[in-house]
Amino acid sequence: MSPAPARTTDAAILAAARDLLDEGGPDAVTMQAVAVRVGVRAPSLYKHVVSRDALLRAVAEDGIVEIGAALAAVVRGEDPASDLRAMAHAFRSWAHRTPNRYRHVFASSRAADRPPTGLAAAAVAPLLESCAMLVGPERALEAARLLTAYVHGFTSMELAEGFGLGGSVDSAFAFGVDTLVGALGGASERAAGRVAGSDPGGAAA
Amino acid sequence: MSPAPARTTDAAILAAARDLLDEGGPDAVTMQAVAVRVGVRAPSLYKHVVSRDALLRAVAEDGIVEIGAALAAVVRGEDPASDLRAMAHAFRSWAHRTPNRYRHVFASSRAADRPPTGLAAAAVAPLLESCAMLVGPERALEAARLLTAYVHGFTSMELAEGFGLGGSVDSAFAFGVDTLVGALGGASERAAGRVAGSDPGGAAA
DNA sequence: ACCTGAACACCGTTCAAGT
DNA sequence: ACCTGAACACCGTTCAAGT
Repeated sequence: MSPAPARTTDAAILAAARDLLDEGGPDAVTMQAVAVRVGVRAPSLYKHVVSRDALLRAVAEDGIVEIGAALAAVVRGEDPASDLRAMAHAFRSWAHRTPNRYRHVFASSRAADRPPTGLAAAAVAPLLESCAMLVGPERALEAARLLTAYVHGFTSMELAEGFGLGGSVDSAFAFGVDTLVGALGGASERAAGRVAGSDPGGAAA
Repeated sequence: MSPAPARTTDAAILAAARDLLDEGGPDAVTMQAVAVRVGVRAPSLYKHVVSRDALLRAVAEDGIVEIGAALAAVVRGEDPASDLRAMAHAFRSWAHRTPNRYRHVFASSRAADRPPTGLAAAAVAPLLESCAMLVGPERALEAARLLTAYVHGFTSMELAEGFGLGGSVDSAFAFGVDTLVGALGGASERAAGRVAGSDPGGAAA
């Protein structure tokens, strides 16, 4: 009945590709290398994966989910401003832990069949929620976009050593996050007469 | 005396690689394709270029210089705030014109022998100058870093269709730029008691 | 001094054949 | 139903040989 039982798994193949990417960048994730890791010959992978590109796309989508989990893990739900700061630092910390995968996640999405944007939307859900609490639901989107653009841009240039300016990078990042979150909260309070946050407890780190 | 005159040029090879990258992305710039464009066989390229990686690196460095020129071209030197806004839009416009090269420029700089950071420093020189005029020389660096991070982050996510949120993208970008430039200028005036800009002429677009 | 054909190692992928 | 060896097309790169 089962002439040739499966000697590997879709999940094992995905994990092998993910690890190879983390360790050596995109060039290191060859079908041969993946096959060796899961204990199989390269052609057998095509029973589990349609192509190398599709495999790399799956790794990228998995990375998006991981980032979303990392963001959701640090929200405390007390003060939106401190939650936003925490998410910004969690995001950058994830990128520092797995720089190759971070680059890959944001470099993907070629023109050819786009990755489901639903995943990305789910990943930024906690961010949007905190932004809604800070600036109100009608301005949540632009606030999230401003913060995400800054955090990703800073991290991306940091990993690329781009525009290699001197100075302390950690404090520069924190300065930018504090400035943006403060500007968003302050502008919102001024514009809409709202007071951000309900619990005045000292959750601000 | 000249048994085999050069049938191509370093510059022609660089231009061919640049055009192929613009048209079809990194995968399209094969040594074979470059050779066809310059009218030569693939092995001959190695008399002009040490490797495909080196050629792609040269394309990236050339792109950095191009971006720097695009930034420098829009400064008018009257109002630093409006110059910064103009540079932000010029940067994004360059990315829209050549998205493949933009991605490549910011994706390069692998761990292996880094590109000369001097090029990047020269490219952002006009930005730093306007920032110095706006917030003072001692805060110019962090202001430039904040703006660059936002502009690059926004553009990068836009090209990747990352976190595909709805809404008008053009006005969202302009809103972010105006907010940041305004916050930097305002904060500077408040903190240091300075008045930004010397000519109050209406150069603000 | 540069160009060329032939060759090498490596890659992604296909496929008929095994079990 | 999955795995395998062999094969194909393609890639970057090397090199002896041409002129």
